[in-house]
Amino acid sequence: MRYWLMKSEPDEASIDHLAQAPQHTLPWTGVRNYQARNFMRDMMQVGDGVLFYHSSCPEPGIAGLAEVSSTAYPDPTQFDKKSTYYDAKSSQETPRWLLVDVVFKKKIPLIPLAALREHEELKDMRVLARGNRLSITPVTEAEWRFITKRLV
DNA sequence: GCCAACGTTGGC
DNA sequence: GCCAACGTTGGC
Repeated sequence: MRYWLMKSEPDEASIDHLAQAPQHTLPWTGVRNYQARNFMRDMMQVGDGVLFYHSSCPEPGIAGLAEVSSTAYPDPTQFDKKSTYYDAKSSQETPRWLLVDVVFKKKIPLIPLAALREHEELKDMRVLARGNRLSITPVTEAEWRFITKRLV
């Protein structure tokens, strides 16, 4: 059992989109970074906790709680020529990009990025590290507990 | 729109 | 294998 922070641009997939999706579930399409892919492929298990983070928007921050609900499987958008996530270098036989399904748990009052930075307990969070651009980062159990018990 | 930081590409 | 150039992310 692990914990993760997963970034999504709310224009594309917000916490509300997740809540309203069929089975309250969305496939986490579009990851095109090897480190993030490897987290999904090698580390994620069904039931892992997810902090759903809104990025590249007026109010970046944690917008809800979710859960990993599948193991990794090929991201279909890499094969779709019409998709912005299409990857000509990938093939059905050896898919380059994987994803997991994520299921909605709870919408929360937004915890802004600036608020996360105020807490000593969270100072080592990967997502807060200088220059971090990874769209999926591990969250420690202590960080998860602090956020879900104290900030939600 | 700016720009720091980082990942990827490709020439050598 | 190095590394400069380029592209992308994402907060501000």
